[in-house]
Amino acid sequence: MTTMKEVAQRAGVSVSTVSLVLNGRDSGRVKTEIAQRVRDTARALDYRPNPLARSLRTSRTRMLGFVSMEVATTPYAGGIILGAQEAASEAGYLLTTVNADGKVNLEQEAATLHRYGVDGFLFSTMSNRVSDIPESLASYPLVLADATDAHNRFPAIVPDEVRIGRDATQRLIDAGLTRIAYIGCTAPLVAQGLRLEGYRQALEHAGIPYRSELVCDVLYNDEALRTVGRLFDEQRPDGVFCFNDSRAWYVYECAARLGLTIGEDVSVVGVDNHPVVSETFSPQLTTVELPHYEMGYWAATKLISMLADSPAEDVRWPATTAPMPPLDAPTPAMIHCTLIERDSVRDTPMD
Amino acid sequence: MTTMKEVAQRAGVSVSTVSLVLNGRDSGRVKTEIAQRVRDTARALDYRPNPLARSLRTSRTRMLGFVSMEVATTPYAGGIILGAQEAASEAGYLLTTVNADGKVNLEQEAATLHRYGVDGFLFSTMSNRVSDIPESLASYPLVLADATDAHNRFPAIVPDEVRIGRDATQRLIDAGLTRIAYIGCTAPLVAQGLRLEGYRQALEHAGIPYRSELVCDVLYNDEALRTVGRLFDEQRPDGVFCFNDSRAWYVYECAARLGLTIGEDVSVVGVDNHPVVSETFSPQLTTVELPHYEMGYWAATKLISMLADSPAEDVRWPATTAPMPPLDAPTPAMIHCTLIERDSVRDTPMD
DNA sequence: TTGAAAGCGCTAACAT
DNA sequence: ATGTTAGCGCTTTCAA
Repeated sequence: MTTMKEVAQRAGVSVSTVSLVLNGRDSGRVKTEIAQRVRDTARALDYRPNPLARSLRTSRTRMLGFVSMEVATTPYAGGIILGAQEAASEAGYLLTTVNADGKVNLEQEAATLHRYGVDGFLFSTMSNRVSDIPESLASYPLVLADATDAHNRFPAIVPDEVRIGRDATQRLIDAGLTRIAYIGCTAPLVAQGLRLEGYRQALEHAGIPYRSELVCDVLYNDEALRTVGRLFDEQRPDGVFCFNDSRAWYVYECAARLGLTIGEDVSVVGVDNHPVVSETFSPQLTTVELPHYEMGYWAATKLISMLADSPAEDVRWPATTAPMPPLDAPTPAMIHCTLIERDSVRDTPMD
Repeated sequence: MTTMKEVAQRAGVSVSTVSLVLNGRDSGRVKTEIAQRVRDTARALDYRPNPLARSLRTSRTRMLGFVSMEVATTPYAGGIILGAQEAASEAGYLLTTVNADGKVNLEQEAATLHRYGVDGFLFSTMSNRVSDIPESLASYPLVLADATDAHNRFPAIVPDEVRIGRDATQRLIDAGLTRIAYIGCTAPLVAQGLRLEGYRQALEHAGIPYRSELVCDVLYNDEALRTVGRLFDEQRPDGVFCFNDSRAWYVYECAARLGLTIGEDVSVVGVDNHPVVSETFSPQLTTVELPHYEMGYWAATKLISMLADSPAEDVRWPATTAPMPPLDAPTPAMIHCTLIERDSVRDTPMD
């Protein structure tokens, strides 16, 4: 590991000059020629600053803490972490992830990260739950990823659920189907109501009347299977939009029992909440993926911009500037998430 | 943030004394009375050492790097990370995870962690693949989690696949079934052959002849479905051990088509490779979980013990000391993994 | 325009 | 048994 001192010696200048140059603070303070020589020798020696030493001095670590509540256990977490990871990496930040499986634990982990001097925190629940943000994080720069603050005190990146519901339904409409069912979820999730709203919007736009008989909310097990079975027997839908692929499975089971072929007799679109591997369902099930990666990416990007001395003004945060596109626009990639700024709270009540 | 200096002043001693005491190097060097006073004031002031400053001096950071190849995208990763996280946390280490989606990227990320001064690395692939360990990691203390080194140069924690296969099959045998099928995987995974071996062992022990007609390996999609369907039609198994729950799904589909009820007409045990949420399958499918958490936990524990000045000798590494239990022993929790030491290579050829 | 020097919080060799 | 001191590698006044 080459140090600054070595670079200085080799370049025949003092360490302070090297520091100045290598941090880009040399304009009008160091002769251009010398500055160049410093840069050259630094490159020649493959000099890399020691982040620890720098942090000790500046008390800024370029480390980010990713705190998740039980989220690491769940399949979804990976994508969020990965996205955050990538954004951090691009900006020269290091992401350290900790999982908290309880309030006490969270305080501890946060304290540890605090001692290591992280510059800010990302916080993530599972499936965008509304939750009280732990006090131990509240005093830091903080951005939520796939989580909603009950008091809306922090910026958050969440899936654009209405649009997800709209686009999923639109796919079935585009396939020429008319008896489109919605299998929702009885659990109190932010997504449930919003996806249903998207479903209604898409139907309305297509001139298909909304019929409550085609909609049901289920939880799991036999009861879920029976409910879906009844809907199938009575309504014979030709398309189904499922809250997630867990629900999609009940549809599969019912279809198999009735001798219906998925993709021919009935088409299914599910939101990829619990990633059943594509190798299993692949050709039959159309999946709308939740933008986990993107949420992580944008959340980290937002956090980093907050930490910067000069906040980036030219960033086009997802969906804050772009108006919702018209319903008949093509919906190819299906990756939507939204930045919720703290001040916008009154405009967007959440479920 | 209280510093050592403040503690020293308040206790009326010098910083070196404080350092000595607080690092437990005071036996026979500092008067017991003074040592106690130091400890008291430290507690009173809620003093926490600054890890950065310490690291700058000692060049040991108590940070671990968790490097995974594309693993963060996959559902399995979470558990491994979580386990590693917890072990690290318990030992006062910080885990920083990076995902590498390519060789170049890996070099970069490793270099970053290197500059931050991590003490060692954990490396994880997905589904215990045999792979060449990147050179950029090879020069560090390194432990593999759910990964196998082609040249067996590093300690690794991997699932005990034979036992997993044995136990899964045993469950079906215990349920009184005799026509037990194995739905394997054609992909070249370490697990495939070993789980099949476990299946054979369990059958043999129960006095049930192994019949190749009851065994098939499938990949995915229609062909997989057809193959499993044929096996069902021709053999009418009363129990099925599935390589993973992805394969289990084909069994479900076939059973539904034949009007068979899972759990009554045919029992299924699947290995939980791709965690389909339990809320979907819960009562019908018996799942053998892969010990992701445990692998992470033990891998980190192993790494930390390697880093310690005095390696822990009293640790009972999973399965290295314990002999494989007899086949008729109860198999409750089904959590098996193994530590492979570098030297044991010749004893345990893989695949 | 450059360099010397102080100091971030800690550890450890050396004095006392 | 305790204190003094010299750094770890870097940033940042302040002098020159």
